[in-house]
Amino acid sequence: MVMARINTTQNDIDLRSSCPVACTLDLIGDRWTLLVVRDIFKGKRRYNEFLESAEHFPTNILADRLKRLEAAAVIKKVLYSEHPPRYAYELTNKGLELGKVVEAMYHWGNKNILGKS
Amino acid sequence: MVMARINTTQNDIDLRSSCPVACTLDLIGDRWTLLVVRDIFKGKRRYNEFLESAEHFPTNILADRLKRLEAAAVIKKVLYSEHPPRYAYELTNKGLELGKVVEAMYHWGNKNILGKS
DNA sequence: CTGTATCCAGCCGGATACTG
DNA sequence: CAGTATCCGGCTGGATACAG
Repeated sequence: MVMARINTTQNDIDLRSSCPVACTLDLIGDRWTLLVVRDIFKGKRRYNEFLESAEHFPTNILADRLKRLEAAAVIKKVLYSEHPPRYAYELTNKGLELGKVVEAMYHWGNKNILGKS
Repeated sequence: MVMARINTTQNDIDLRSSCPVACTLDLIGDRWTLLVVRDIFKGKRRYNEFLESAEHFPTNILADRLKRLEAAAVIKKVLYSEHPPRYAYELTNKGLELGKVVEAMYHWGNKNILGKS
C-alpha cells in the first residue's frame, strides 16, 4: 500500500505511512544509501572516491543511490570542471541535517557493536 | 567481503567494515527493523500489536526481524504469562540506546519529508 | 494469539564488461 | 575518470495457509 510519494522528477519514492520514521526508512532504509552521505561528510566528493570506500560499493548500486539521493534533494551535483564535464556531489541542507542520523548511528555502532568508548 | 561477525547463538550477522556506521547499517539497515524498535518505544509489546502497525508487517518478516534483534541483544523476550506461554518483547539497554537513532529519523522525516515543524 | 511454512515475483547485490 | 549495461543467484517482501 502506498500512502504518499516523494515528488521527484525521475525517481518516485513510495511512502508506506505517515510515520516520519517509516518515511525516512523508505528513503534511506537500506545498507548503502547512508554510506554515501557518510562519505560526503568525510570529505569525499567524486564518484571514484566513493568507489574506493572500505565497503566497496558495487558501481551500479552507487550510481543508483546517487540518483535517488539527488532526486530526493539530499545531495546535488555541482559542476567543477568542464572539458570533460566533471561533477562533485554535495549535501543540500536536507542532506546536512541527515548528519544527526549518521552521528547517532556512529555512536551507537561504536559502543554497541565495536565495543569502543 | 566480511570484516567481522556479530557473535550470536543462531543468527550471525556479517559486518562489511570497521566503520561504526556501516556496522550499524549491517544490523538495522533495512526498511523494517527499526520499525519494530519504534513500536516498542510506542508501548507495543506483543506480536499481534506489531502486526497491527500502519505499515503492515508481513508476518514472516516480523518474525525474522524479532529473531535478528533478539540475537543481536537489542530486544529480549520476557515471559509474562504461562498456560499458554506468552512473551513480551522488551528493549535491552542496547535497544534503548537506539532511541537516539529513531529520534533523529523522526525529526528528519517530519521536517524533510512530511514538511512539518 | 503467536508464530511457522510455503510459494513466488521481483528487486538487490555482486561481478564484470563496456563507453565517452 | 565517471559512469552505463548486463547478467544472474539469492534474498526480501508480500500473500496466504497452517499449527500449537
